[in-house]
Amino acid sequence: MALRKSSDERREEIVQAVLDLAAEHGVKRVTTQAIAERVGIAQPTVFRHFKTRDAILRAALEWIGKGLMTVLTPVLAGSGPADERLRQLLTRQLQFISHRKGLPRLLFSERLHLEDPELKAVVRRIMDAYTDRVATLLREGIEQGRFRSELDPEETAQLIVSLVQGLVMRWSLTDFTLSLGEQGEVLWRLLGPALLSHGIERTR
Amino acid sequence: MALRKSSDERREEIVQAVLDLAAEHGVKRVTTQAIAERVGIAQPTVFRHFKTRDAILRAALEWIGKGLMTVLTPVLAGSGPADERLRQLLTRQLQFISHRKGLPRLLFSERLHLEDPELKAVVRRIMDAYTDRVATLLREGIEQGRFRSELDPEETAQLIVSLVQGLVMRWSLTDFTLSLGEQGEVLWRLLGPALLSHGIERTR
DNA sequence: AGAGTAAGTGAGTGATTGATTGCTTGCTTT
DNA sequence: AAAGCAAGCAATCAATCACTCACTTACTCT
Repeated sequence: MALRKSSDERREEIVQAVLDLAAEHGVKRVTTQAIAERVGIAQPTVFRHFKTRDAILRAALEWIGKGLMTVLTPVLAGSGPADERLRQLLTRQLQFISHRKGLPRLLFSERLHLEDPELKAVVRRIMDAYTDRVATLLREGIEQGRFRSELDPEETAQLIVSLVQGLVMRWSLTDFTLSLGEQGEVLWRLLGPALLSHGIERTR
Repeated sequence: MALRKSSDERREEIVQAVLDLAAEHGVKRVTTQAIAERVGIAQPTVFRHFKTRDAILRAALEWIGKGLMTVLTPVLAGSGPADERLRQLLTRQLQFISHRKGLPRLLFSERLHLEDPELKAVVRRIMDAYTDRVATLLREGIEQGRFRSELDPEETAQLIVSLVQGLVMRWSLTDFTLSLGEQGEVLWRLLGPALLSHGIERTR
């Protein structure tokens, strides 16, 4: 009666179930039972495909990290004005996150930061990689003369990432009623004047 | 043998224990058993002083919220240049948080956002109150001609709060190795140019 | 001193949940 | 078609935890 699927397929289904469930109810309620029900298998069967629950969460995070980088690489590979590209980077990032509500739930779950050090490492790796990309963009912009030369690229990149993080956090806290897509423009209205060298955005 | 203390005293002790434990191990491990051990009473006794565990967490959050506002009111009540006061506000806020590691753990715990709606309301109330104060400061600064007149006070205040939140989040994620105190200045190096009307910070 | 009140406790309960085990069943390969 | 393997399941375990209960003990007030 029960359909047989390959472990690869099941793993994919399980990861998707985790993201959906996390978005709906938070990581805490992503029990192996809930996962099994969503996928349509018995609870113990979940452990056929992943050794532990944490391994499942890790896989979900990595799945998202990969997707994020895929979205961002084209922007980073471009060669236009750095300010335009940074703006695009932030917009796309927010857009990407905006239809993956499971991400903030995973990112901000304490099970993630406090229980499994390996999970924490995964998070940090993703964040550091992202910060690096932003810093590079900032450096390019400074060389192009479009960003203020006094800017410290690393320091500023960290702040920008923190800002995005804070926004995502707020979005998650307000049950996703905030439109994350629009926040891209809002964000730029503050960041533009802070970064641009010639007050381009300051004309009235 | 066991010392008797008034319920008020015990409640205070319990709240402090919660903050300490949360700072050390995260909210998830703040079990009633752990609280009891830290305070030096039996586990059931905890329920003499609070009806439920969530009530304990709520009390801890409110304790912090009260403390935060106490720290900030003097700055808000002042009448100097708004930019100076905003700078001070942010510095003091970060300073205050920097020796209350339990706060981010509570704020970012999902038990808090997802389980108990009342707890969530407490968080949101604190955040909204804070955002309001910042917006007011921004409005004053715009009237004083020190902040750019194009600024939308509410929108900008939300971004600033998000930025602080992101920083605190990062600080918590990196196991508090980041010096939150120093981040005040770093923060201002980005915010100054973004807010100030006359490019005061832009001289080379 | 004696009664009333409130803090304190040991023992236990029920609910949840991650993980294990022993067995069955379906797919693939030769 | 038979063997081998991987996916699937029912039943169950072991651990964790918030919370309850019946009872004791200390302080306070008259």
